[in-house]
Amino acid sequence: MREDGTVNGTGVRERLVDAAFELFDERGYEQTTVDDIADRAGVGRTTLFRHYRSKEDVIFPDHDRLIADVRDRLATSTAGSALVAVVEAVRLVLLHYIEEADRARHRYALTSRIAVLRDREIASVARYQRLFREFIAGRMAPEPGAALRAELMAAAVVSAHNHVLRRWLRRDTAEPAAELDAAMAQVIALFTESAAASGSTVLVLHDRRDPEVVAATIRRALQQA
Amino acid sequence: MREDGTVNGTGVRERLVDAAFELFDERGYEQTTVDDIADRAGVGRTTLFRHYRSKEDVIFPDHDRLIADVRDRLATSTAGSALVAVVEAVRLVLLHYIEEADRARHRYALTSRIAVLRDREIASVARYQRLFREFIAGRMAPEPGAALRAELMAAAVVSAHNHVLRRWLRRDTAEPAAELDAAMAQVIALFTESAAASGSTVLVLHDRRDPEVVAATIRRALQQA
DNA sequence: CGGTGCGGCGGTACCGAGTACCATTCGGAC
DNA sequence: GTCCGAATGGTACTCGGTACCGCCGCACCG
Repeated sequence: MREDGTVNGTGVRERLVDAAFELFDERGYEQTTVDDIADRAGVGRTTLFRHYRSKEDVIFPDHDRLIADVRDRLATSTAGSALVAVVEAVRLVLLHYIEEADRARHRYALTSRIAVLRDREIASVARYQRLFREFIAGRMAPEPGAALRAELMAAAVVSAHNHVLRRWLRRDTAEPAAELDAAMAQVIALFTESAAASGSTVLVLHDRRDPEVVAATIRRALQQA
Repeated sequence: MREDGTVNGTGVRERLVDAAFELFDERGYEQTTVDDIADRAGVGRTTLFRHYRSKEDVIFPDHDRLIADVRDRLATSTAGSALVAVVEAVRLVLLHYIEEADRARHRYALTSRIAVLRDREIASVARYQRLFREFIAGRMAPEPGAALRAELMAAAVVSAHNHVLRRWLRRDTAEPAAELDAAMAQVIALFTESAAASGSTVLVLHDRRDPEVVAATIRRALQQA
């Protein structure tokens, strides 16, 4: 029917996302209406809102699924401490972004410019932080100060993750996974009593990577500490 | 002209805020339109948007001013370390909430229930965190890992503050200022090398309170650690 | 006293996001 | 062929937010 309509093999959701990114680049976010996006995708306005809850949602598709994945990972974690479990779980988030590198960078360019989108991103991050906080608090003895400690741990993990993620998005690093490990080692050291005393800490995450890579990671962590 | 119009001595802005809180309680946030608020305040719809940028803004009036105050405090800080300067500055935020206790608790009840308002609150918090992060990073030597360290410090200060603030809003504590000091001591200890080594840290903020109160605060901090 | 500029206000019209509802179409099951 | 259901499209509506215009009161000035 339409020149770029259902004849094209790509799915409706994909076409909508493509159209949105294109138009936001061409005219800017505010100047693009929902009808514009739907038109370029070759679908009706109603269909857009069936697939995405809002105009912003077209660019932030995966947060719900991702947060569910993270929650599952936490639920099935075998890590000894809650903090380590969270550290392992947050890896999923970074890896997810890396998988869709182009989209992620494209989105980052938009969230850097447009306040509404930045706020949206921040709200999503807060959901991870809340999930982590509750998980950690749930695994701690209910002594006074435990709640604060859980809160600090969750905030540290999320901040460190975002720090590495942004560095990778800005192409300040080519080895985001290794840097994440280094950052997380720093976070864990923060909350490990003996860390500062002995000067350094080595901890092994449950991971199936090449031992050489792990070793390099540890070396970097110690250098940065 | 109107029965509750300019005859009443209270200013337009105050009446709008009162009307908004009332209506949000009576009908809920979504069910209240800006016309409803303007009507109850006895002003036109246009006037509402002249005084507040949006419907949400009617309930979040002071963030711009507060963040400016915090920025000023940081700019004129004489604290030795950047972290301590931030710790002192964040005190302003807590004190501001305490000054408008009723409004703050009312707002907290709303932000707890309504997602849009919670997201708005979170976005505001992120602005403080960003301000702190940039301040700390700006005062640190540009060695590798410094940026991450600044990020972690800012996140810790903001999280600890929010933790105490929420406890006070929920009436879980009657001495929020003392608890803030305890929490901040814990934060500073986190980032102080010798802290974990010696087992505890004592640091004195520039403050003019009764030494007895300070001593009690320290005692609590050590018990919670 | 009258003119004049100005700031605060109200009203109207408009745009665009998001919702509700209904009609259509297409494809598969029987 | 027929029926059913899922996906789609269109229309109309609500509401937040913006732009614009006209009104009124008030101070200042001749």
